[in-house]
Formats: sequence, structure tokens, C-alpha cells
Amino acid sequence: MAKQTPLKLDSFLPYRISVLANTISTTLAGAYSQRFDLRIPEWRVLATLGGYPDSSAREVAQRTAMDKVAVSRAVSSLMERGRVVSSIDTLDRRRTLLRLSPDGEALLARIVPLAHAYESRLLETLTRQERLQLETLLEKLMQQASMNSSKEV
Amino acid sequence: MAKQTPLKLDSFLPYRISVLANTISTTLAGAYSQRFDLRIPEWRVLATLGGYPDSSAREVAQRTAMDKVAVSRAVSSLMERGRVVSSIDTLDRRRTLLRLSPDGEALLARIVPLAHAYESRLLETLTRQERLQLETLLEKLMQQASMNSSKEV
DNA sequence: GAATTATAGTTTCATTTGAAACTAATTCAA
DNA sequence: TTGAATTAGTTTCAAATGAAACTATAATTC
Repeated sequence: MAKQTPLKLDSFLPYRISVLANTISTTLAGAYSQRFDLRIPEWRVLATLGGYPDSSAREVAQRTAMDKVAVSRAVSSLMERGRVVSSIDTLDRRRTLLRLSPDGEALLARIVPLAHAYESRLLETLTRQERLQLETLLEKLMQQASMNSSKEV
Repeated sequence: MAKQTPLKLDSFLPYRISVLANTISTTLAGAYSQRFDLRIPEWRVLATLGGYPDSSAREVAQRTAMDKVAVSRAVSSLMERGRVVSSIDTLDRRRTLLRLSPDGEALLARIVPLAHAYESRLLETLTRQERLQLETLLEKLMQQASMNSSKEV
């Protein structure tokens, strides 16, 4: 039997995307957690509540693709630090409505420009056209990935 | 002060790449670990040793962007299952040279086609041109990401 | 309207991961 | 040389993560 294509890891798409994502996440995590005492899950919750105040934990989970345990922990931590406040939904007393405190708002306001700046840095070597292509590609890949995530591989 | 752009997480590049990578990794991890009793770090080591027999752990770590602890653990696990064998480098007795056992080779031979098939599935909605674009974009992004990983963000 | 089922969210426990300390061998430098 | 610094790799300990069990409330169904 002839030897098959030996799978070069460097050119294997799942591997490449994973390394890229990891590099980016680690960079951001380092920056946020050092300076703002904020880990990635907390940052995601913070950003989400900035855009969608009075979301429930479940809604936050859906919007961020985090699981509910991760959200629960991130919310606890944010509340301990006074960055998020909660209230019980009177219409459904299982639900907890979450929103940023003034401190949380202030923190978000400090981070957002840094996040945008980092994103711009990542994109700065891309032409206008390449950015549009990236958009398309990410969308298509994401769609394929989530299609296949349910099936056997 | 006017309210700044509120950072939509869904369009924030680091977030999108992270979700994509996560979805892909989870899918693969599910498939490999179920069927072959092989987790992602082990899979990476396996694939690397397939291409580069008699690498040291450190070389594997470099090629896979894993840290040496992760490599050490993956190697132990692979050796326990008889998929990797090691020998001491006589020229530098700190180094351990790693290679696949026949079982390891056989396992790799079974997985490689599946890995390629999954990759093809991911790419199948892309045109030939888009695949080339993806190549370019991943390369540029990776370069920017690793540039910035050393600096403050 | 009582019993069952479903949902929101938390807690617990086991596994994974990462950082730092450690062991062993090698290289460098006085 | 021989002692200090470096490098390969492992172990240990603490933190992060995920799955499953659990609590509390709401919705459904008989």
C-alpha cells in the first residue's frame, strides 16, 4: 500500500485556526486580566451586558456561546467586584436580570477602546478587500463548523 | 461625552475566531476521543511524530505550539497505550527521542483520512478562490497576532 | 388543582490546564 | 577543571473547566 498524504499539521485548517485563536485569546487574556482583574468569560459577560442590559444569565449564555455554568461563575465574580448588579424578574422568579453597575459601565468604557485598538492592529495589514473576504470566510466556516458539530466526523 | 461604539461581541474578531476555533476543536475532540481514545494534544503529538520521527519532546512542542508540560503528558499517555516509543539520545542524554510504534502508525493511518475528510467538509462551501484567500488571511492574521502577543495590548 | 415535566441558575466533583519548582544532564566561563 | 548557568523533561500544586446533580420556580397535563 502506498503511503498516504502524511498530514502536515501546519497546513491542517483546524490546527491553524486553533493556534491563531489561542494566540489571540492569550494576548487579550493577559492584557485584560493583568490590568483590569478580568478574565475572558467575565469580559464577555461585561461586553454583552453593556449592549443588552437586563439580560438573564441564559440570554447572556446564548449571546456569548458560553455555557450556563461559565456564565454563572463569571457573573458571581463580576457581582463580587461590584461590576454587575442583579434583580429578580417579577414575572418569572427563576430569572435573574443582570445589568452593569456604574463601575461596570466605567470599566467597559475603558476597555472598549483598547479592544477596538487591538482588533485594528490585527486587521491593519489587510486591505479593505481582504477584510470583506475575511467577513465572508468566517461566516461560511462558522456555518459549516456548526453544521458538522452535530454529526459524526 | 457621547456614547462610544458599544462593541458588538458578534462582530469582534477575537471573539469570532475564538468561537469558530472552539466549535471545530470540540467537534474533532469529540470524534477522536470517543472512537480512538485520543485527545487533541495526543493527536497533535501523534501527527507530528508521523511526519518527524525521532523528534525530541521539545521539538514536538515547537512544531505544535504546545507547551512542554502538555507534550510531556500527551507523550506519557501515548506511551502507556503503546502508541509511541522512546529512546535516549546518546549524544545528549537529557533528550528523549520519540517515534510512533507500529500501533501508533496504524492509528495515525486510520485517522488521517478522517481528518482530511473533516477539513474538506469545512472547506466545501468555499470556492477555489476563497480557499486561496483563506490561506493568505490566516497567514497575515497569524503573523499580526504573534507580533502583538509580545507587546502590551 | 395536584402531580409531572420543564426551565433558570447554582453547586459539586472530577478532569484538564498552567505555572512554578524540581531533577538530571550539558554547556559555559573563570 | 570545577562551579555557575542553561536546557530537557517531569512532577506538583493551584486554578479553570465541564458534566451531572441539585434547588427553586414555572408550565403542562390529567
